[in-house]
Amino acid sequence: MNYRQESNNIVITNLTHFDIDEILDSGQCFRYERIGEKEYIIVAYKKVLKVKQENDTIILYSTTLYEYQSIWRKYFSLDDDYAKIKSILADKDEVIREAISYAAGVRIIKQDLWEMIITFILSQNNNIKRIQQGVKAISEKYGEVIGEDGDVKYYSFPSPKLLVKATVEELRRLKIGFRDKYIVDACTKVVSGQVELKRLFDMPTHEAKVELLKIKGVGNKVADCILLFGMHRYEVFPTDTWIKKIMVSLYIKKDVKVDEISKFALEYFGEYASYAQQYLFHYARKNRL
DNA sequence: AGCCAGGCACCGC
DNA sequence: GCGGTGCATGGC
Repeated sequence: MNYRQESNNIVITNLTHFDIDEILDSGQCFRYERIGEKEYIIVAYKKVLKVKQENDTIILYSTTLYEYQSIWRKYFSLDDDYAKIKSILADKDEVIREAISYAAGVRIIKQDLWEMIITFILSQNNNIKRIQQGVKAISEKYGEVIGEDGDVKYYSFPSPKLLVKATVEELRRLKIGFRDKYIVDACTKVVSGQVELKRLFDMPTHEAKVELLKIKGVGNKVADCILLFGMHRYEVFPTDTWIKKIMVSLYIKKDVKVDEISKFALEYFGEYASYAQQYLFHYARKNRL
């Protein structure tokens, strides 16, 4: 992998194990819009990024080296050794080999912790389309304008300070359903300091999880997603309905509880469990297992 | 049309 | 500690 600046753009070349379609459509990112062939607008970290992939070249438009280094490099997990990760996982068995080859360009991207907390609260008992709509509605009502393109405005995801102004009644009008009260609880606990986001990064994963579980609407699975997508704690294995289906049918071969599935997967896949989870999730969802 | 969605809190035992 | 249930809303 190499990168260089070309006028206002950053051009990344020789990037392997990267497919922008698969990355964005893998159920971890909800703020993007397809504008062309392998071409997207992504909103993250108060930035609006146009990105385009041409084979093993990625172009990040209208950005700077500083932004690349401070945001996008981490966001797209460009320092992770996917060749190594895949090779270790592929040695395990035929199932995971199949899942990896099915979506070889999937990556676990690094997004904003606070945004992941709210996003994955929204995700419970919901579908991906409606999660996207919910995040968009919240951003447009409580976020700030961070870019304009003609008459289209782009909004940042609201900080805790901005979102804490929301009431249950207001949120209910955004059609996010029963999750409205959980969002209010998350805002209250974060703004009051009952849950200190900055401290989470210094904590061991299990301690950070205990903190996250203080928030109503954050259970075992949502906490795992937050730890993974917002903090890159790879030693988790979020077990949702899709993962449960694929693990029960292809690995465990009997109906067991989700806790047991996570435990099995963490032992079996070891330190790369979460990467395995991401490949398996994508595979299960696309094949409607 | 009706089942279900990247689950969770809350309730009885 | 466990298992059962209701939940807002709309995608499919």
